[in-house]
Amino acid sequence: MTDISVILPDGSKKTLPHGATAADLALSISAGLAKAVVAARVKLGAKTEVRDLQAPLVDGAQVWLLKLDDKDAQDIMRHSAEHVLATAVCRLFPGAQVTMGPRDHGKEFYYDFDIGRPFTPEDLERIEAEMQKLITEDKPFIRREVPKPQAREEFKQLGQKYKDQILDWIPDDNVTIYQNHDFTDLCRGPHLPSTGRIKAVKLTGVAGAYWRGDQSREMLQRISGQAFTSKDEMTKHFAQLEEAKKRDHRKLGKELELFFFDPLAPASPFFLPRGALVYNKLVEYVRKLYVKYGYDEVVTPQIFDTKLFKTSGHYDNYEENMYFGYGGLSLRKLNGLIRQVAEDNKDNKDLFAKDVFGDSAEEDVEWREFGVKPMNCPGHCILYAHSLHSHRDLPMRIADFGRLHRFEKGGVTHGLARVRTFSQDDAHIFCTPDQVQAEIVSFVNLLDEVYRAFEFNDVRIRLATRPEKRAGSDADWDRAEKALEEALMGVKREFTFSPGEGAFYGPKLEFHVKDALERSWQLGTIQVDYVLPGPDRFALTFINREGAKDQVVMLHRAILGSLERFLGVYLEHIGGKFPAWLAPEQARILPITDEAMSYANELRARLLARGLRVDLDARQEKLGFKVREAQLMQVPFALVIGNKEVADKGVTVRQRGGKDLGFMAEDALTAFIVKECTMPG
RNA sequence: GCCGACAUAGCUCAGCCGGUAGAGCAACUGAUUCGUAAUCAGUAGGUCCGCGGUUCGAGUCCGCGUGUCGGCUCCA
Repeated sequence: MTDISVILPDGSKKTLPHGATAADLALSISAGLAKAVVAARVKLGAKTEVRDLQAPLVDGAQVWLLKLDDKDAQDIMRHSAEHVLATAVCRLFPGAQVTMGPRDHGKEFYYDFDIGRPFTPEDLERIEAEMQKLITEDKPFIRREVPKPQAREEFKQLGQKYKDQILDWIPDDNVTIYQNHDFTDLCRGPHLPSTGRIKAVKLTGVAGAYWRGDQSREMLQRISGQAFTSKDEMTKHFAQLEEAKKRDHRKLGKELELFFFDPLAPASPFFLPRGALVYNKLVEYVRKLYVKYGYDEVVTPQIFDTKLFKTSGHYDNYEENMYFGYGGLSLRKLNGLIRQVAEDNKDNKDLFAKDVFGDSAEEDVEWREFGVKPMNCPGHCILYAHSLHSHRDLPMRIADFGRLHRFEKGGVTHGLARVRTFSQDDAHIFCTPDQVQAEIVSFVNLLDEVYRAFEFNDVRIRLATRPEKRAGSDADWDRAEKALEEALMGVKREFTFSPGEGAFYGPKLEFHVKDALERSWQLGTIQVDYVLPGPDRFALTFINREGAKDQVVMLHRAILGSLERFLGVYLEHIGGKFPAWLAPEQARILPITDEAMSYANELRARLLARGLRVDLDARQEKLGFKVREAQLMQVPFALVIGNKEVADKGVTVRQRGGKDLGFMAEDALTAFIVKECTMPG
């Protein structure tokens, strides 16, 4: 047998006996390294992959030995933790069916099981304790490569029925199997050398999850958890999580008296005066942009004859998410009518062979069915069709803060982020096909400006392309997708593709931002639509240069998206500390004694006259108490007035967070605060 | 919509094996005139989410409903 030689990261070569593994390599360098290394990244030719330490090395390969500080190594650790989890579950629940964990690991690992019943929190504790035991036992992960039929037979012997299905999707003739303790699993690997390399694990939750993510299949039980390279890291992580929970917008909304929910209007926020103030300031900000970017605002109806939604396609495609009603017809009355019909027709056996209220009902004014709008677009199509449009008038950009209602299914709502009633900074741009590109570029610039103003630095852009089920010609789609892509390239923004995730009428750009708990939410969007204005829907046209009618193109777009969702995500982003221009209360005057009260009142009146939102804390409390409350409400400026300030006609300014800005005479103060509270843009 | 958990004073939460409900903060009243994150004392406050069941007796156990939370699915 000839020796092999591998290249180390520093470029040096190392010669090893044939068949040597990465573990051998590590050992040949130092015993300490061998102890710390958990996996190897191997590059051979153009191909780089992460492998087990026990995998034999190949001559000429470049090798990096990975310790747990490496991101790939941590991924492997999480993956191994999944196997330990499954081992524990199989031990504690004989007969448990194991399925699989995630394809790509985030910070968490999870594994889906079927034990014929849900796991209880007590089960979870027992499983975690068992995992701890398995880790302490420090047993190796052993890799085997076997032909597929043999693997099938093995899992059959083990009574694992899901593995059979998983084997069906694997195209290769050979598959790999990993074993640790008495647990065997089909797995592509790689794994840590042994279970003891996992330094700390914590199970974080149990929840239902569908087999293969398909609602029509079995409901499995998903156990999720996290693995750490040290106990310290784990402690730190959960401390951070606690911090993040403090920034939960639902909690902040309550504490800062911004909004609340009531069971009589499920998932529909009530905005209190402070919340409404912020909400309206956001609208005001967007309105200012509309002037700059050439939008006209319109106000359109809330409720439409459902004929509109039949034309737009919502009646067929969005019915489940809509609210419907009839003028003056309550459920109580309807029940009475049904009883009446049944009474009148008690001898008519064929009654229910047709609709109870007959075909004519739909045409009868008394029976007109209405739908509450879930989107503004159908209404805007009516508005566009209301008058004739010349190519000279395009693009026509119409904005609408109309309130939308969507009947979201129970279990999907989430604070302000997913509600049943909301309004968007929504607009539709009607333009000629030639104008699409420029409109998209302009919009992306607009978004850039806005997200920068709100200091969202981590906005992820996704380009959702044509879905399988779609309307419109391929040529239209080519053009629309290209327009979106080129616009992004033009403004040099990074983005990822979401293949097949576009709307049925057109591709879209989605702008996503993460909340405090790392959940991603879509805010802005722009969509290119050739369908709604098309001949089968609203047939919207403009008069071209030749005097003939051409079909117009419709762009759907929103900047902040739903104002409710934006406010929720933004609240978490800033931890409740609104910039002064948005703060519901910009300054609070804190008189120390009653003697300071009359000057405090005068000052407040003068600041209010300058359009500032200033309150006066006239309660008979100590200064420390008032400062504390102003701070808890995140008021940007506390203006302290004692006898000294009364005499000198000014205030001592305390900035939110505790910074002392010292004494300011009234004129200087007014100039300072007015400047601090100026809306951007 | 699916799986699980939870629902007690305005808020945050305790309430054991089923025996007639409690704290802190807030509110109210009074005293205190105070210099940068909580002054003191007193008073009042409850459909224990709703409906039904088991029981001599239910905040507590069971069923159904509603809402919320964590996931899944969905999100034109």
